[in-house]
Amino acid sequence: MSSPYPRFYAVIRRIPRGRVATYGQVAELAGLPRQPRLVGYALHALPDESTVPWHRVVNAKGEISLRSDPHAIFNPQRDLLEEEGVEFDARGRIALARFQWKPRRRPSRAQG
DNA sequence: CTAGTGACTGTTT
DNA sequence: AAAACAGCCACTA
Repeated sequence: MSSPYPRFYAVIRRIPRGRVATYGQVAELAGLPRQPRLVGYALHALPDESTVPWHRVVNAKGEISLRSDPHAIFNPQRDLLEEEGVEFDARGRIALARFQWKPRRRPSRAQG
């Protein structure tokens, strides 16, 4: 695929329950560092029937990024995360120090 | 082909 | 801490 979208989706699927990842993190894991915008663009193109846990992707500040549509602020992203155990600050931010997904070097044969 | 936009990020003020 | 700038690339007109 010329488009990196499927790559982003594959990475996002690796985000475990109760953890979150930043756009930049997803981009880097997908092999496209410096392209966090494309991740957001990819999520924008996600169909509703997609099983990609897009709600586990937040911005570098640990906040939920608002979409283009102002009436889309009522998205279930926060509720979905809270159900997984992710806590939000009074300012609506997530403590990335505690909830950011720390992927490991995909051990193919050894080391772990 | 050019120009504008965007679920972002890092550096500088 | 918040705001302003610049960088990056895919998509749309």
